[in-house]
Amino acid sequence: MQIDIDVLITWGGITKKVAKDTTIFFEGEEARGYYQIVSGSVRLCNENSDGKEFTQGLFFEGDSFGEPPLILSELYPCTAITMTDSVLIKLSREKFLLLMEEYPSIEKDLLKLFALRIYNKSVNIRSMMNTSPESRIMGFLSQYKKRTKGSNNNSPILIPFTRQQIANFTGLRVETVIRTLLKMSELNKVNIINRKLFY
Amino acid sequence: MQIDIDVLITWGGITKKVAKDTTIFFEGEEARGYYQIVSGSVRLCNENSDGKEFTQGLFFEGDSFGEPPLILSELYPCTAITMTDSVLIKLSREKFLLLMEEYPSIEKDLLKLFALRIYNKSVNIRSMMNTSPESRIMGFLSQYKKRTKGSNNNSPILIPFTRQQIANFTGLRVETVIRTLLKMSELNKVNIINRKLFY
DNA sequence: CGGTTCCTTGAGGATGATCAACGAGGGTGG
DNA sequence: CCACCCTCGTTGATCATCCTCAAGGAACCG
Repeated sequence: MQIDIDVLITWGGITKKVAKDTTIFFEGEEARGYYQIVSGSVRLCNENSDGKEFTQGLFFEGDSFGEPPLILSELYPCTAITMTDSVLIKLSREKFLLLMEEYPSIEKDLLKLFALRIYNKSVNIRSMMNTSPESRIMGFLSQYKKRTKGSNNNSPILIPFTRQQIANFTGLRVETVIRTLLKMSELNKVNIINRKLFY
Repeated sequence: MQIDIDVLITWGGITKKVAKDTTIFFEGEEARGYYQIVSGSVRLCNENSDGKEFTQGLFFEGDSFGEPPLILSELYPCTAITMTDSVLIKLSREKFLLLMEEYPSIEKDLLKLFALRIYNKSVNIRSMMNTSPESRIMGFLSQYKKRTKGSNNNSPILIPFTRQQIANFTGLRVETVIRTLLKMSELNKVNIINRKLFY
């Protein structure tokens, strides 16, 4: 989404600097407010029983996150953690609901945003479920590139994630990610220069 | 969701009887209209390159489906197929958008529906990604039961799906589903009576 | 009955996970 | 400037598990 920051502040939104790897909310907590990223990045994730982490979604500058439980008055199904030093703006649940009443266009935007999330999830779940490690990774890479560069830019971009982060997102193990990326670079599907990954 | 059927008809919705296993729309087609199930059931699915099917979602009486691409003016990411003889009601894109303008409450409902879909997807993706066959199947069963019976009913219900359908939904193979269900029934996590599955 | 669909079982193979090291690079403090 | 540490990347060997392939059995329906 992206509500204008001035509007958020006018309505009582509070900005906050947050260090890397800070937890914003925990899985199982009640949804307390609307969060939007002024700068930085956030991941939503679950911790598996065996301590392995699975990343459900990535969010960057301008993105909001954690709205569905807020609207449903549900508990958060994920934990939110900053991936870099970030500045977030938070608006309390009550104020957010008032704001939506006041500006129906926000509701419309949110509807489109949700539609897009469902749509993207559907596209991605396809590459993630039960298919080869390669197509899982490709799904992740193309999704990231699409979001970053817009739809059709063919020049490779640097993928700013560690192998471990890619593993967490694809549900694979680090070693598998490494070996698969190696194969993919041999086939020129990705480039690896100095251990940096380009796609 | 669930828009009142009389309202849909008043606005130009057309009901249609459809036999089992009929394709309502194909993956890659433009979204042409709003669909709601009067009776029967529908699945959204993808066909893998190797001919294997993956089921993305199940929809039953009263449910609408395929709205996100409609709102985004996108192509359908899935194919929709009836799972039983069904009666569907369809409203053209233009009329649906007009209807939404006229009744803001529909927009609100849709927003909540989308929020719920995202929320449920998030809960489920957790049990589906990279975990054991058992937890995948459990995820499927509990989701189905929750939708059918409401939240907390402990009495087992008949699961009206074939092993193959469960396999398509969980991304497993039929044989794995069968063997896993057998193990689960030995542990009393499910009941199998006369090849019928209860949970 | 005969056909169709679904369920079941067994054997074998492929592949990703696991475990255990080690290497490379970047930052920090002495 | 060097030694150390810490994170991240990499490699190899072994293992567990799910998929694959093949065959047959049970239930249902005309």
